Amino acid sequence: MYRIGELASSFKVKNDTLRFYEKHGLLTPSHRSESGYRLYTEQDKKILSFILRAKTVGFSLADIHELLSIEVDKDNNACADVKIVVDAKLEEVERKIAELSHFQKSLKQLSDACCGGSGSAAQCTILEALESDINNLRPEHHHDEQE
Amino acid sequence: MYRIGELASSFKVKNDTLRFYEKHGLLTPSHRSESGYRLYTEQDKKILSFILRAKTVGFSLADIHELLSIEVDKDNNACADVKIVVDAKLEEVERKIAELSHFQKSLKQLSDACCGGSGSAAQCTILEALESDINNLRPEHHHDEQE
DNA sequence: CTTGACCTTTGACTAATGTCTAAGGTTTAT
DNA sequence: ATAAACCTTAGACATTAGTCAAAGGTCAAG
Repeated sequence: MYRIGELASSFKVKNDTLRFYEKHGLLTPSHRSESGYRLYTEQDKKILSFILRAKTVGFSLADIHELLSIEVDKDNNACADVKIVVDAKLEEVERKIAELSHFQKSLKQLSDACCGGSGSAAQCTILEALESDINNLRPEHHHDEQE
Repeated sequence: MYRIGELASSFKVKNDTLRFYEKHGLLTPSHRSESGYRLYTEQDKKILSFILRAKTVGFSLADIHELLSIEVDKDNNACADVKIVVDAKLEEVERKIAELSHFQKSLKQLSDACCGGSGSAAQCTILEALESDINNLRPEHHHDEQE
């Protein structure tokens, strides 16, 4: 079991952040010592890891709470509701992946054009790099026009 | 050219948000009318699109500002600095993609286990699904039971 | 020319996500 | 058995990213 300071420092967050997550129902330590100290288990540690990882890819604490609340139970009649939530999150994740793949491509182009790279540096900003494959990747966008 | 309200409503953001981005150096309209109205070009529209997309994948406005400031110029002696920034962002993007791919796999498992899927629902929460990935990297069972 | 929908600015307000302070109790090492 | 380093709570403060309100200017339609 970990005390708050141990868990916090091992993830480079503040003790206060863990108390904050607890207050908001995201991570409640599984135990308390006799004197009231929070005691976190390995499972609690995994939950914290999940929270922090989900945050880095743009999920809010509310989103994360929802993700953590998912419990699949095939015999439960709320199952269809769960599937709706799961599938919605799955779609969101897939949209994010597509977005990031696009950024990745553009950043690679820029990186390759840097410092005497063979690239023409015709795309010298991320916007131009993004645009250079916008027509392949994002058919939703159409032509430029001026008013 | 678009006035603020046109651009804002076409991206479902508030006029105030555009003024906020301007104040923070993210998106300055290319023109002003004689009477002082902001006038946005197609290029400005692309910048806004970029800002909003980058936000959904977890970049802060400060990150986005940095991304927008990247300008590759092979003849410029600041080029190495640019490459450092670009490569750092590229790594960040790749970490995010890896994170999301992991989530995606887990959510798929949960979705498949839902509502009479053949899956054992042994992984009934996202945490368990995430963990099962660590041991068992084979996400292949198809569902065929009655619904 | 007036009306209403738009725009301007400045500055105050809000929500989400922490972070810090104060006043005190606990644990561990010397 | 006392200091150092932990922990507790409640509540104030900070930062990020907007959002709203007030007081007024602009523009197209009737």
